[in-house]
Amino acid sequence: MARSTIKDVAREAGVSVGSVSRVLNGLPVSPRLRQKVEEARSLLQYEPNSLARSMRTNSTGAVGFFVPDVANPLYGAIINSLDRRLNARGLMLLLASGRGRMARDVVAEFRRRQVDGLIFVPDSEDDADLMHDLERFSAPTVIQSVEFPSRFYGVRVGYRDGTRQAVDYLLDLGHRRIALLTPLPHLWPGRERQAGYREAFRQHDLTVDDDLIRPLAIGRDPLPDLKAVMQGPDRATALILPGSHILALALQQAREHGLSIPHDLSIISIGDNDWVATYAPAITTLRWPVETLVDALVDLLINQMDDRSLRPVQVIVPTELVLRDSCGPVPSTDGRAC
Amino acid sequence: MARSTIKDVAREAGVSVGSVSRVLNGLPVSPRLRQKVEEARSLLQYEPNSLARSMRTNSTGAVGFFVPDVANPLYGAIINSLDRRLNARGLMLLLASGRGRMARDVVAEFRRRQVDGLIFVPDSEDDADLMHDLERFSAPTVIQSVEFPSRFYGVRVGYRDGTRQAVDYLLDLGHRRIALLTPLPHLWPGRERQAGYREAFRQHDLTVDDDLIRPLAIGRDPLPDLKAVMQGPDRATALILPGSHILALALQQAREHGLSIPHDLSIISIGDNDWVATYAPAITTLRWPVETLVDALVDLLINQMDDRSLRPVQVIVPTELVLRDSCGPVPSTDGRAC
DNA sequence: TTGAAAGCGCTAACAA
DNA sequence: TTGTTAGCGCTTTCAA
Repeated sequence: MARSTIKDVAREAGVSVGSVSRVLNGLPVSPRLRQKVEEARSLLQYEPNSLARSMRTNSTGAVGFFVPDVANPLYGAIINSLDRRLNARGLMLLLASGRGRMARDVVAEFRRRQVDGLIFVPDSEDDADLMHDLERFSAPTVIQSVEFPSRFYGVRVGYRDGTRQAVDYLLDLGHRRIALLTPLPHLWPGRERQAGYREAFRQHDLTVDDDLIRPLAIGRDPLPDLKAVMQGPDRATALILPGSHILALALQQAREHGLSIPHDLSIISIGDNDWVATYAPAITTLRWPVETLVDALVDLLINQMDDRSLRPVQVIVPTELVLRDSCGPVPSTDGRAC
Repeated sequence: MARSTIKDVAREAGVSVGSVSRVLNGLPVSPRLRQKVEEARSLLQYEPNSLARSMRTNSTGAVGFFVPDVANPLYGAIINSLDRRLNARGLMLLLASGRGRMARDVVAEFRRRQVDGLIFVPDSEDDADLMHDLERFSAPTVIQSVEFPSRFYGVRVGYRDGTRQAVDYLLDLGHRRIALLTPLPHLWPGRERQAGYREAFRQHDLTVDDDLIRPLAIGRDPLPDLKAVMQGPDRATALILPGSHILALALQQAREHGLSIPHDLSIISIGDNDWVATYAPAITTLRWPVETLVDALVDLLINQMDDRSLRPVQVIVPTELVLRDSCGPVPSTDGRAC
C-alpha cells in the first residue's frame, strides 16, 4: 500500500486538507477538529512528507557539512558534536567529503538540495572558483580553518598562540633545536603554526633554523622529514608534531635510534586523544577544544539563519597546552658540536 | 535576486519547460534546442531544484545512515568509505546518530525525508518498537551488526570465528587463563565473541572460567574489570580486549603492575589501527576489514534498490588475526599456584 | 474557525 | 521533435 498523504487524512477525518495542515503545524483550531485529525492521523500512521513541505516553505531543515576526509578522527569528533547540536535544533546533517575539485561539485549538490545552512572545511584556499561558489551560496555559510578576511563567517583554531606557547615552553626547558612538522602554509593551520613558532624565537631573540621547519604535504610520507630532523650531530632535541599518526611514527623512530623520551628527545603533539594520554610516557599535547569549536560553528550558523543581515564574524578558538611527561630539559651530552 | 527556475530558463531560451526538462535529463532532443537551453542555463546559472524533482520522481538520491555514536573512530572509517561508495553512485549521505529511544525518531525522520535507502547500526536488538519501524520501513534497508534471522538484509562481522582463532592462538602458546573483555551479549558482537571463546576452549577440551569473561556495558568504566583479571595469583596471562580505548588502559595497568608485554602478559586487541601497529611492542590484533564491510553494506543496498523483490540476504565478513609482538608463551614462574 | 483553491518547481503523459 | 498541461504533497492566502 502506498504512503498515506494529507488528503487521505482529510478524507478519513472528514475535513479539508487545509485544516489538517493547520493541526499539523500547531495553528489555532477547535479542539473538536484537532481530535478528529489526530485520530485519522494515527489510524493511517500518517507522516508528513518533508519534501513537499520543504518545497512550500523553502526550508529543508538540512545543514550541509563538507570535510576533506571523514576518516580523520579529528573530524569524527566534530561530526559527532555537530550532529548532536543540530539535532537539538531540529536540523539534520547532510554529509559530504572529498578533495580537490570534488569540493565544487559538493557545493553545487548542496545548492540543489536547498540546504538551510552550510559548514565547510576546505582543503585549500587557492581554489578561486570554489571560493566564488561559496561566496554566492544562497544559504548561511560558515567556513572552518581557512582565512578569508571579512567576507565569510569563519571559525578557526588559534594555532599561532598555541604553537608560540608550546615553543616557549620548550625554549624555557633549554631547547634550541626544535623541529616543527606542520601542514603546508597554504592553509591557516600550517601558516599559523609556523608564525607562532617564529614569534616565540623572535621574542627570545633567537634565530630560526629553517631546516627544522618541515611543511608536510597531505598524503606525503612524513618519514624522510622525521629522519632528517632526528639524525645527525645537529639533530633536533624537541619535536612538535601535527597529529597522532606522525607521532606514532616518531615514537617508533625514537626507539630505533635508542632515543628515550623525554630524556633524549622531547615531544609535543597537536591534537589530544586517549592513547597519547595513556602512552608511556604520557605525551604533552596542544589540545584544541572540539566542543568549543563546534559551538562556535553552530552559533555562527544559527545567528545567520535568524538574521540574514548580520555582518560576517570570525571566531578564533584558543588551544590549550596539556603538560604531561614527554618533555624534559635539553640533553647536555649530545646534539651540539663542541 | 531569487534563484532561477526551469521557467526562467524556458523563457530565456524561448522554448517550453518540457523541452528544458528533456535537455536536463538527457532525453533525445534536437541539437539546436539543446544548445539554446544550455546557453540560457549557463547564462542564468540555473541549477535544478532537487526537492521538486524528488517530489515528482519519488526518489531523493539520499541514503540515511544511523550509528549509535559517530565519534567512535570505528564508525568514522565506515562513514568515510560509505560516503565514497555512495557518491560514486550519485547518492548522498544523510547522517544521524543517537542512542536508545532516539533511534526511532531518526527512523521517522528518514521516512519523512523519503530516503531511497537506509543503513542502520542499532545499539540494541531488544527494542521491539524500533524493529517494527525498521521492518515496515518503505525503502531498502540494511542492518549492521545485529542478528535478525531472515527478516532483514544484514551485514555482520565474523567475530565468532575470529575470536575462536585468537583464543586458539593463545591456547597454543600455552595460555589457559585468557580474559575476554567484550561488549554485552545482547548484541551480536558480544554474543559471538563469547561463543567463539567458548568454542575454542571446548575444542581443546578445556573448561572455561566464567570469571575471565567480562561483559562490559557501554559507558561503564572498564577499569574494575581490567583490574579484576590482572591481579591476584590467578590472574589472566592473556587479555583479549574490545578496542583501543581499553587497550590503552590495560597497557597503563600493566606498567603499573610491572608486567612486561609479552613476557608477563599477552594481549590481543580487536580492531586495528595506526598506533597499535607502531606501539612498542606492536599489538597483535583481530582486524575486521572496513572496506569489505562497507562493500557488502552498499552492495546489499543497491541490489535491493535495483530489484525490490529480492529475498533478504545476510552477509558475514571475516576477520583477520594480525600477528605482531604482544603475545608470547605463557609465563612459567607466576600466575599459577604450585 | 474552516473550506476552497492557487501554486512551490519539476516530470511525464498526451497532443500536435 | 516539441509544446501543453496535470499533478506530486504540502502551505497559505482568500472567502465564507
